[in-house]
Amino acid sequence: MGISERKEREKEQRRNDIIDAAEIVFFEKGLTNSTMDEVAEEAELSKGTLYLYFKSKEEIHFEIKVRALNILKNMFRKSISEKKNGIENCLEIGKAYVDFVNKYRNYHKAIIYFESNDCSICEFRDKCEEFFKEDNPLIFFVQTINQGIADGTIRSDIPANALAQTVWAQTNGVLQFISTKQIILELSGVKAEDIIQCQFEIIKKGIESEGKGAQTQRKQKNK
Amino acid sequence: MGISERKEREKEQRRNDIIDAAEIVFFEKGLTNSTMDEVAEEAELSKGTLYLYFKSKEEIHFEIKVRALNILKNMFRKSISEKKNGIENCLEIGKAYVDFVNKYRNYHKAIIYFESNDCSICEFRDKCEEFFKEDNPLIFFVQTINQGIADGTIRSDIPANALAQTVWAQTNGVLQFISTKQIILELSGVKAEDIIQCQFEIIKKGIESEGKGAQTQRKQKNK
DNA sequence: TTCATATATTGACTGTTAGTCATTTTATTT
DNA sequence: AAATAAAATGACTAACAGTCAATATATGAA
Repeated sequence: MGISERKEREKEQRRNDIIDAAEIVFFEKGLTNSTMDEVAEEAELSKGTLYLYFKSKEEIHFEIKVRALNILKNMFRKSISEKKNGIENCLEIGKAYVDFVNKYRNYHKAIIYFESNDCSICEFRDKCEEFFKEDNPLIFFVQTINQGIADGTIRSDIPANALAQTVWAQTNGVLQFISTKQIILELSGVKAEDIIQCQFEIIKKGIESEGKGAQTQRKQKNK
Repeated sequence: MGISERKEREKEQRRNDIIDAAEIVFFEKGLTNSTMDEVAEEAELSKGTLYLYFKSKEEIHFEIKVRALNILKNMFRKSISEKKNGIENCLEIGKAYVDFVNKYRNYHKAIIYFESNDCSICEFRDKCEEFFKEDNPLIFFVQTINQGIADGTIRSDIPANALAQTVWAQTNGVLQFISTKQIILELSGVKAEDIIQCQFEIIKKGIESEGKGAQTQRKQKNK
């Protein structure tokens, strides 16, 4: 009884082929300027067939966003080291995000799109919810921040979840800014690297435990 | 020769009336689900007339985004006090942004849209550039951070422009997150206020001058 | 192999909507 | 009152997302 399984595989394959084709088209011309006919042609299928695998243009684009988030997630996973402490690992994730943006400009754009869309009212609310429940890039911030709270390198007065979400949101904001507001950088003569450097400085100072650097002094003061 | 001036005023008025109408329609149904016919009807004009005042649907939406940014800018201006020092004023701006989000949900959505769009390749690149040159919300971060660097409350090792842009971008990211990712907050049991609180904590620690709090101790250590 | 059934694919067609432009209406000037 | 200029109209077009009856291909039974 291998036939139905083979068919299942083939269907999955076709789905991926369509997403591949859509990536080529969307990344080339942008979502709005791309037509389903173009995607169909790139996929060497008829338009009707696309709609057997996806219920809308938006759904195809959604799947591209999922791909992007998964790639980012895997880069986060790889950037964490057993040998490093919590805050170091947390900052490594940040660096991994920067690498991601440099390596996958188009996927980053997809993530920007995703992050600026309201999941509560989006067409794929359920898929979003599932994604947030099982695994998404955020969990690595939670994980490393928990590590840092445990090993004393990250402040313990803020719950890990809140801290992780804030850092994640800030990082998204900064990378979105660099990516979409180059004009401001040019006009003010600021380099993208300066912003990234500054971002790390702020996060580091912002999340490190009080002990770090001024620990002994602080203890004396608090007496 | 008051006629041509009056006509000019009337034209400007009409333009604003159209934006007013578009706000009602777009805020009600969202940009994509709104049609120009609906905007025309709300404005009590024909569709053709809309195109005498705006060259596209996107241009009308762009003007709504400009309105949103101007409102935010004015709230920033009002939130700054002569009596406060640099870092206090900078944090006040942050609070003003939170107030803005609570007061003008729809305008905030417009800003999210604006911030996630690449200005370099957008239809209104020139208008964007002009806006960034003359006045936009960012300048108040620059201003208060400069104040803070001067009065010693904000770290001086990072240029004001870079610091301002980073803080602005982070703040955008956090407020965007709260607005579009309520699902994550719900799933993790984190309150929006917690994130905002956390954001302020991080920024404060991240931008305050070394001297703050641990000044005397630091001096001893550095010997 | 041959026919029947199920599954997958097609592309012409439809409905919607952004944007246009020849025509009409309104305001201004002579 | 006529001539001219400016503003507004709405029927029209082109583009495109999404549909569905017709067609093609694959599977299973006899």
